Amino acid sequence: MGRLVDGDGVMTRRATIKDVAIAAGVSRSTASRALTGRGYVATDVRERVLAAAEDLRYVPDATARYLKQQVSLSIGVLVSDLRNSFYARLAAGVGQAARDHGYSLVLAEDGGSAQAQVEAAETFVATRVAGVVVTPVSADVTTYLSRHRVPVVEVDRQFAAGACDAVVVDNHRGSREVIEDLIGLGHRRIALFIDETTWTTGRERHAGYQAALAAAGIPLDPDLVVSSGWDVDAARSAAAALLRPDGRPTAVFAANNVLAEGVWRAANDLGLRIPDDLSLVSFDDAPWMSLVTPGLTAVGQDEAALGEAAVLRLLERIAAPEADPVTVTISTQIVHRASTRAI
Amino acid sequence: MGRLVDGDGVMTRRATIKDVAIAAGVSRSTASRALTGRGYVATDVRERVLAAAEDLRYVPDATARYLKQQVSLSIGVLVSDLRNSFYARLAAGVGQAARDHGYSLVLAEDGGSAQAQVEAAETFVATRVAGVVVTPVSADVTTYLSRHRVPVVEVDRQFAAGACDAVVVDNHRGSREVIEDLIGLGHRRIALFIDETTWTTGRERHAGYQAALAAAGIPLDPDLVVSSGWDVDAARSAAAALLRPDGRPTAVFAANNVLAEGVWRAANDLGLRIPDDLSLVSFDDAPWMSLVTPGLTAVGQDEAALGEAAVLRLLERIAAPEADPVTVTISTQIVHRASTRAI
DNA sequence: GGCTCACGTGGGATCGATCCCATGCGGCCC
DNA sequence: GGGCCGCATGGGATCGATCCCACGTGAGCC
Repeated sequence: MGRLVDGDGVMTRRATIKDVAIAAGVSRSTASRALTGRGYVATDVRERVLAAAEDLRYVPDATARYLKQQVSLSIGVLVSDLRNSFYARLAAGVGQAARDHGYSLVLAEDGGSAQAQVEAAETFVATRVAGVVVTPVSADVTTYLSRHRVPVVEVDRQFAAGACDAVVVDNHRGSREVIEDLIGLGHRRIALFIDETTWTTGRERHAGYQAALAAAGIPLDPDLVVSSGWDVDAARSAAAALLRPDGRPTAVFAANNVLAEGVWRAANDLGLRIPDDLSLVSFDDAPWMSLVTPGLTAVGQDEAALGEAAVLRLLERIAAPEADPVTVTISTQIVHRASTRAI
Repeated sequence: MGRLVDGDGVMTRRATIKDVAIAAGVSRSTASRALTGRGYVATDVRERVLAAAEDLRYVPDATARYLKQQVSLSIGVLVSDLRNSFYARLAAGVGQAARDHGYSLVLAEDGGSAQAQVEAAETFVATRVAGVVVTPVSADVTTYLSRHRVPVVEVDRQFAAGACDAVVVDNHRGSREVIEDLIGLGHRRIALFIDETTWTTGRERHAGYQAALAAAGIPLDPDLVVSSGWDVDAARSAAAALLRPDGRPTAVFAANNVLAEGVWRAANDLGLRIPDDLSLVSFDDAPWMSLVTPGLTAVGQDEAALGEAAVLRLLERIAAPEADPVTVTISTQIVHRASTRAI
């Protein structure tokens, strides 16, 4: 038990609860009760302990507490790529809600790899996070975490529907509505530009697109459903092919912000004017869409609300581990700008 | 010691190293040596232990390890706002480098508040992070963390220059060069739009601006240095005032991406054409700047490189706690687009 | 007076992994 | 043959906070 602070105010050793107890002239148990507020402590003793803690700049060692309590006060967040504004804003939303409830954030990115997701999940298990919020890329993460009894909430898309809580948006409806708008403007040749249709997001956005066309009696043209890789460059070249003069659609619906960026760049590359030569709408309202001219009409998702709902769901799951899984649906909001025009 | 796994493969209790040791028929010490790779273990014994661990789905409890070792394998990251692409990309860069070195990320946002920074720092101390990467908003965080002997690296701006490691860009030079370009195009009335000049970033960008003008023999016009609040709306209205017809500058240099967005929106609001009516350049090349027409000329910062350098610096600091502080400077790259024009 | 009960405090076990130290064994060298 | 050293293993203390339990005191009640 040496000195705790050197001449410059730098601590040579961290104060432990034992130091606080000694300084306050009580036992460790009493100091613990005073600091945590659980159990009986006389008022004057509590104050003496708190003063001693303050004085020694005592910061409780969370690792010791977590070890004893078998759970930490942090939430694991696993997203694909923080450079994508959707994930960044989602993470910000989760972080805000987590902080509001006294949790800190352990953040990991997977770059879209299922393998990386499981590795991140292993870290979560090891650090005993209280729960995990994940945008899954396969069922593996959820399976892994569930096996280890770690509460999970899937956000944005679902791979373990029915077996795991989830927070999603109404993809089908958002998609259908934005296509209905295009149809209302007289469009008949509407392309869907999409990266995959196996995840719930892609599948439902695809289905919403089909439903809108079907309801209007417009036959589906398979050539107008174009798939692309997941990054901007792939989207840009796939879009360039889609926009070649022969058989060009009059409108394009990009199923997410990355694809929209690809279409936008390809249209610029080809000298196509939006909306004069082409109407363009997007699922997911990225920040750039309100900065370009014309602004893009998009199906906006409230990422902060998604993140907050995910944390709330997680906390309820933690409180009631055996309750039935719940899927929360957040509504979308179509943001009308100037990238569409009547035909 | 009950069963570890129930009928569905869900673990009823987590396997501990003791379970692994018993399953492999060795002591906890030997199991620990086999699993960590530190100390002597016979080859066949090691394999038996690893097999047992695999079999029991053993995941070492990091909280126990951290408690014993008095330090965790995670790095704290503290930024202002993930919704700002600069911070998101910086965090992504830090995360990538951290992962590459076996560290996980504890992420916190402060919304620009010094108070929130200290609170986040307290969490970092409590969880015994190995070190912290921070974009400081005052000297408080660094002071607090240093007192508690937590290694810190300041990124983007410095508040504890000389007392703390830092990774920054050459703000003065980036700023000067982009202004020189404007001067080369014939501009004389160049406004600087800036939020603050007390942080190193603002101060140096301001100084670079002044240096370029001085070198060209252009007198400083204090009316052309306009300050604004830190959010887009504040920037937008301040920019609107700056761009009123009487005495309007021919070019504006926005000192960061948020300010650039404010100017961009204000120019649109006022019907000003860029670059015909106004040249605009920015410090910090945000993603939207390559999507708008005309594209914005900007001083680009490599956020991934900043993040990686910060992690490397942190790891060296951890390895040599008493070494002299080092400031690493990352170079900037002017990205020329079409938002400027000769006058 | 003896009983219960609320309040208040301290001792000691506990969480799970690490690591120091003691011990044992076999080979090798002088 | 004795001593030394490398290899290999296990026992037990340790990290810091929590929390169960035992114990003590004094008030209130029959």
